[in-house]
Amino acid sequence: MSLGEIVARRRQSAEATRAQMLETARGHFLRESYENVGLRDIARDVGVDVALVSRYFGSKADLFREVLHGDGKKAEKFRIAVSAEDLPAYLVSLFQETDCDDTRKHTENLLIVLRSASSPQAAAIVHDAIRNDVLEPISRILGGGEDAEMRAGMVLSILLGSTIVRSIMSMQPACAEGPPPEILAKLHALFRTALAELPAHYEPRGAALPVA
Amino acid sequence: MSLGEIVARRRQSAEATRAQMLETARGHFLRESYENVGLRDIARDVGVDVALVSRYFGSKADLFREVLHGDGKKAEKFRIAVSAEDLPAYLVSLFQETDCDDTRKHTENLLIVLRSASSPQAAAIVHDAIRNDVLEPISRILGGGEDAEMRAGMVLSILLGSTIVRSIMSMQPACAEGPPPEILAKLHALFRTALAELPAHYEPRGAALPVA
DNA sequence: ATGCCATGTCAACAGGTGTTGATATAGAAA
DNA sequence: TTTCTATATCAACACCTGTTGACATGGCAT
Repeated sequence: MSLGEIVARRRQSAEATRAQMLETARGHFLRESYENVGLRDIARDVGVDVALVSRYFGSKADLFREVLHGDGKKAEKFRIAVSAEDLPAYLVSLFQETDCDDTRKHTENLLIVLRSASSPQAAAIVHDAIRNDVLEPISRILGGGEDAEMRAGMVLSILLGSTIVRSIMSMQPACAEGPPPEILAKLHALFRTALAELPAHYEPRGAALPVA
Repeated sequence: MSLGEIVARRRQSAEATRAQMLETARGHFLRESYENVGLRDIARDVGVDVALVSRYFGSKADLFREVLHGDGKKAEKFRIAVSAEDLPAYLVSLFQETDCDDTRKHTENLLIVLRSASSPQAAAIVHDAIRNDVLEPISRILGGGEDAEMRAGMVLSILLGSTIVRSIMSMQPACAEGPPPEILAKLHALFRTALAELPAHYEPRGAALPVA
């Protein structure tokens, strides 16, 4: 179909092609890290010259930023609107297939951010996105404070880690339509643990044995 | 000191320079993803021409493989030698600064693998490394079986996620000498949850509210 | 039909990458 | 000292990247 679009490409509104580019770019950043997504790849998929991408978005970084944040006028702040009590269930729901566009987009953004987390060129953008869209909202739900920030960080860890293991390495077999219920249950338990109040003190039960 | 090495560079045994390159490369792959580490960067730090790196290691992929797996003759299999009961404590210990070279190397390998997890050129190598060095050992300790594999995957998720949040985004402030005890306690709890037997069934407590 | 402007193409740039073959040179062996 | 080999350098390769300015061209307004 993208091939069909290439062949059938005619003049159309600039806004339409721009939107097409944005969506295509989104798909690419979803699967490859920042530096591994080439403007030429995007252009080819849309059926357009490379130069047009640079022309419409200014720079690659700007394109990436717009993929994540939206245009700016839309101001897509993913405000999580759940109580602290419902938070674990909400977080688990991020892993389930959904027909809700907002939720899916939220999950996708997480994956995009993750994929480019160690890209020096995209580091600043990614850093901000995580802080604003994940860490702060969760921390606020938890009531703020240093402790809340730490627990939010733990949630983020599980979120990122699971997404890596699930998608970057495609290790859970046959989870085309979302993870099986055992995994969802595990995730729920993990989120509850991460969000729980701190235990008194850490005392390692067994001695930490070195590797052999 | 690396500058000093550059200036003072004299002829020395090939094995020594090779080892120096390997260590320098390790340091780079520890901080940047596969494609963002340039052979020229490594060569410059060692105080040597780029060509020598290619000459000694064959290709960049081979160099990366050797950084992870060792030479092959050394066969650095990180066999975890703890009981299932001590596993959480052991996993937590990976996050603490240690004087044990093996343990630290294990942690470093994890970070390296993580950094290049979404690099298409390194994907195969990374995939194998995780499977052999993390997933399989843990799964075996847990007694094997599909369930064990899933729980091992959860542990991996926490491991990767925490390492990301801790190091790629340097979000826990002032943790130069390992994370504070609260975080260690949290991690311990998380690992115990991840490793625990499955609960009966997943029933979300609260409805999964969409974002606003 | 005639301009004209939005839409898109083309060619080239400057900079970067890993890799290779020919070449230099230091230091040990003769 | 001369010879020779391990060690390292040099120059260049072919390829890829994002970005830019000049150019083409379809379609609408006049």
